[in-house]
Amino acid sequence: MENDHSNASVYSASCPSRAALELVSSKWSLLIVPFLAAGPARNSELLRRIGGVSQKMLTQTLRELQRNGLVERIDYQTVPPHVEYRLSPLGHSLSQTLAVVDRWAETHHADLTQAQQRFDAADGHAGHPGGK
Amino acid sequence: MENDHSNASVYSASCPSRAALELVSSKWSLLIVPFLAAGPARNSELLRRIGGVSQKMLTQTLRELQRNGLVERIDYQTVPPHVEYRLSPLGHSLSQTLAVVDRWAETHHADLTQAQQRFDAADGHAGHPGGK
DNA sequence: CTGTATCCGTCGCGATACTG
DNA sequence: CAGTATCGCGACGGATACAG
Repeated sequence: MENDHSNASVYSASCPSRAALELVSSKWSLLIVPFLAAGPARNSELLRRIGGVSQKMLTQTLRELQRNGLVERIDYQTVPPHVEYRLSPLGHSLSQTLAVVDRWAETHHADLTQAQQRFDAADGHAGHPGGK
Repeated sequence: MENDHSNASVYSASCPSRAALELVSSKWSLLIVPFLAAGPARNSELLRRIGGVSQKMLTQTLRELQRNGLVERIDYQTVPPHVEYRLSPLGHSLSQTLAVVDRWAETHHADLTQAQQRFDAADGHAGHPGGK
């Protein structure tokens, strides 16, 4: 049965796991989900702590995460408004995975930068010369 | 010193680790790098095995990975051409991390789909009704 | 404070054609 | 086989203004 995705593979373009992968690995999910692992947070706090995110992208990403059952939105129905976002159990399992990716980037970014410099220096005629 | 990134944080938009994170978590890197963990592969094989990738994106991603020291390109200088791509040691360390993300997606994609259906059903007036 | 709506430029990326 | 070059559209996402 071609619709049995019990043996899902991200290498198949049509497999639903591919869509899941893209949601989960989107630029802001990669930061928001691990951040929420430390505890619930409000919109304004996320806006401040997730460097570079715009209100639009923050809301858009949170909505998508909520829609997929990774984040829960708690509205305290007060005025002024007070809304909190927190990870669901599924979200927590994901955050552990994504946090590893974040830490890999933080640990090895210097290696990448070094490699870039060597690569760009090796052929000054082609590719992306860092400088103008 | 504000240029000391020894305590790198992806949460800072200006930290180099952010750029590293985005390279490493790009749509095709997430598939190519773990795929290469199984062994070196040729251009045509990657094109066949990585579902949905175009020649353009494949080359572009491989170049960027090579530039950052994650992938090595071996040209056998034969005719017809024979080129292999393989992971560097740094690339291998990354592949282990990314493979976990891939497997998370494969394992939990059904949960996400279920959550979507519940979410979309819960408010038929707003949001993204799946069907047109 | 927590969003939503609209405008609009950038560029990611597929399609296609050509090369060694 | 393994790419490169070019065109063109569609979306991604920032800026701004408005709302409960």
